[in-house]
Amino acid sequence: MNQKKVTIHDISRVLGIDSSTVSRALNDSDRVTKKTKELILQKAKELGYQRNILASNLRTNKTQTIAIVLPRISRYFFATVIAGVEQIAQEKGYNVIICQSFDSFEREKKIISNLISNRVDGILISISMETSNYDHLKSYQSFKNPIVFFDRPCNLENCVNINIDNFRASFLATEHLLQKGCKHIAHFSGKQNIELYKQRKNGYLDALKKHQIELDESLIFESNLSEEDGILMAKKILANPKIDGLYSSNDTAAISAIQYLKSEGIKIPEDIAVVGFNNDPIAAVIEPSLTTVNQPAFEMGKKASSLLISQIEDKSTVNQSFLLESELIIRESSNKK
Amino acid sequence: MNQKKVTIHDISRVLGIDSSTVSRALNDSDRVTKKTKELILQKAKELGYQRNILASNLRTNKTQTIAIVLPRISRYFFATVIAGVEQIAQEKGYNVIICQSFDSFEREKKIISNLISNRVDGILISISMETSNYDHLKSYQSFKNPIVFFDRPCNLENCVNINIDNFRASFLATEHLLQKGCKHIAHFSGKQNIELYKQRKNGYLDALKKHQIELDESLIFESNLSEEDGILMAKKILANPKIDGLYSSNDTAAISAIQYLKSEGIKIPEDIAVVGFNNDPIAAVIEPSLTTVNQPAFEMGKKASSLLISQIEDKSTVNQSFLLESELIIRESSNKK
DNA sequence: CTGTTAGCGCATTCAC
DNA sequence: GTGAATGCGCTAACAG
Repeated sequence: MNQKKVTIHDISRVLGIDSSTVSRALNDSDRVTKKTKELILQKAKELGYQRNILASNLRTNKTQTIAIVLPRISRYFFATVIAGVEQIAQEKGYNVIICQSFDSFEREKKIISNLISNRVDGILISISMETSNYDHLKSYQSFKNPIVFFDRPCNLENCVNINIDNFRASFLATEHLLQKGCKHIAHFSGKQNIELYKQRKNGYLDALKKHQIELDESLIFESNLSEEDGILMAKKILANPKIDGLYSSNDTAAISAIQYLKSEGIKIPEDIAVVGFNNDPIAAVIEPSLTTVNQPAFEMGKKASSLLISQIEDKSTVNQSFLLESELIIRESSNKK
Repeated sequence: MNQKKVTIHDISRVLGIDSSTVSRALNDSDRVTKKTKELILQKAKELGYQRNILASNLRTNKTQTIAIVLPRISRYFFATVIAGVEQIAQEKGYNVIICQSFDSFEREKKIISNLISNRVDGILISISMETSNYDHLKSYQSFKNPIVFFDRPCNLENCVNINIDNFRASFLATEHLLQKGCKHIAHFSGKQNIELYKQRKNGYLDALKKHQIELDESLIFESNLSEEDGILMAKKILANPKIDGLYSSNDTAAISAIQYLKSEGIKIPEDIAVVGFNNDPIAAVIEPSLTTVNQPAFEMGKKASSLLISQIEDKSTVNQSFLLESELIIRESSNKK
């Protein structure tokens, strides 16, 4: 096994053509004769030439790499976004670095600082729940590199935002429950300092208002929407027999709540109809009748990366926001027994 | 916001000290006086110097980066391994690149080729299900860079393997069911060309043999262990009323099978006791009584990366295998109603 | 269209 | 212990 290190100079020497021409040919420049280009490419292949990206990076001060920073990859939604990002990135010849903040501001700052050191050409980010100061992102921007926010909105200047229309999705989800005849719909809400959860709560409130249902504050439960929270909230639901519907702002809490309710003899959806924000296929396994708000995660990833890359390539930075529609998936109850 | 580009030469000029000394000081070389070192570090901080990693990489032909290649990050097991890898890597000053093969050999080959181009210093890999040819990995090895296999064994030369003791874990899992009184234990098995699934099946077989239970081939179901497979196999279990136990070689199939069985009125674990290979916390939510083989994913990630990094740093490549113990988690049934 | 020249920023010989 | 000199491999400006 030979430790290859064929350089453009090797090709240059063998062919008697200057290395700069070799470089141009290898970069498919149009300032090289088709003939010599073919000659060079042929010889390059023959010698097993592989471009030294490190040298190229240093020279151009670009890395052909973008980073995606998000809370955690184990969540199906984020994993799917990543798949979309990678597809576009690969098509356009970019590498993708995946970074997990675990919703910690400190980790997020370290990550950004590391991405600056490593000269990534652009960043896609879903900011951590703790993030309210954007100096680390501004310092990345000072290198004239673009940032695209996805999933979690952020109003930093000169950035693109890509989100789903949380308000509308929540409105339709709640309206669906109302149309099924629910009169007392509980809402699992996230912390209201997070813009996204605020939007979702607003959609819920607006649907009630439109259908002239009086708001009952005691039906709104605010938490971190963890599995434990789901069980705690399920107990509160059991304590209030009026409740006949549940709209959960996130699937994790909804799933564990459903499990708990079922173990207590509650029938889903007959006794309590549930709609949850969701992308994880596991939900359909747990409760086949569950109606879910399906977020276009893959599309979001594709959109986000293609916008980021086009910004990298024409250095245009503008404030722009995109709202993607989500889809309400209504499954027929399949527990026929 | 200033586009920083302070170099060692800037520091050199301001201080009247040669740039090579500055470089040495910045690398904490012991061939420079403590005094001048302090002076330089102080001035570096003052000027906001940040090492240009691109240049450093080119010069040293190292990147301080390792890659982890695995089928998919959305599986909880792999996500947890990654967390372990990242912890060690961060401690030792390495970056981690995460790559998903989606169990495709073609994608895996492209990934390795890309990692070669990007000069990563070492690779951690759980090979794709389709991989049976190792030329791509050999070509990575030809650059004298180490490879560590985790989770899925591979007998490539000069490599380290880190796996859990699948045979023993399966043996204990099956024995647990036997001790609970099961007489007819079904086994969800993976494809037998995968070493890992072979080992798990062997553990099942050996436990039966030890307890003098006659092997019934019709109780062994071989599949890809997907959700759909789980439901198909659950139907087969229903068709065979003798079955009173199930040992599943992987959690995905077990979870959907349990769901289906429960929807058909089967009680878990009273009618059929189940043990599944598992790390995903969702399983406990779905079936709180489920006994699971808990793989030490985080430990595996830490072990794998620390071995890889030590190989990178002392260039020692030896054949070594490590077996980690897994833990059988027996939960008391909590559906008391 | 091709060759000449000149670095990108750093780390590492070799002198002293 | 420090400075001077060199080049990692590639690309880009400038000629011609």
